[in-house]
Amino acid sequence: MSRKTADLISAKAKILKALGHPSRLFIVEKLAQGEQCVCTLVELLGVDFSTVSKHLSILRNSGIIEYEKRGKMFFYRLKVPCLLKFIDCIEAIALPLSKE
Amino acid sequence: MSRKTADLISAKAKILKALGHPSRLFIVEKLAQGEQCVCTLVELLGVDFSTVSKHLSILRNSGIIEYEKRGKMFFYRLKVPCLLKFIDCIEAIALPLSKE
DNA sequence: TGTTCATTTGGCAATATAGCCAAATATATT
DNA sequence: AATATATTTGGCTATATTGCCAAATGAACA
Repeated sequence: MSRKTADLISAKAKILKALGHPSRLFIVEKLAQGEQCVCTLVELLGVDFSTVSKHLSILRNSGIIEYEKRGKMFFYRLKVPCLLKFIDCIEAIALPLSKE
Repeated sequence: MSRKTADLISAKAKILKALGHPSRLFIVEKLAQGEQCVCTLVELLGVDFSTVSKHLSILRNSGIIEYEKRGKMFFYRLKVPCLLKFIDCIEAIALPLSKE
């Protein structure tokens, strides 16, 4: 495997890893409905502000989301619309498993 | 968030997490080309047999792959064809990032 | 300019993960 | 039945991740 191929695999794995946490996946699905401020996500997830902030930083770092500041608040949004399609595929796999 | 919704999110995250490791993603992409025996994967990855075996167990456990024994060897294959499509999406995100 | 508010960063303890070696398993073949 | 072969499992250490608290940042607004 060439260096280049290995780098690409790692980059892809990094994105999938970023999505592979319940809170982060929840955030991504929420953002799929439209942009959200950090404070809303904190409320929905019921965890500490700092925890959400770190999850957002992991998602940002993997290139999936971006944000914009307006007034005092930070609005996050999905950067990659094709994510939505594939999450349906994952759901088709996960749905039967989650019922066991 | 209802219990049911939370379970589904967790199940999906588990799948994504399983894919979120370079060796496991490599395995999945290799299997997308057709079934492979464990020994081939060991050789391609260049890590210990036991390590590959554990990666396979994680992938099996997340419902993505299955295997069949023929002769002395175990042949693994993808259980979920729709995975392929979405990996292209991930690649579209990852490609520019991996060049930085 | 000083204060306030939304968010991020640093630091910590608990827990999870990765990968190696050695030992166990299971089944094909002799 | 014994042996060989392919794979899995157990156990270990090193490293990474998670989530909280407290402190820092930085911009908006009084």
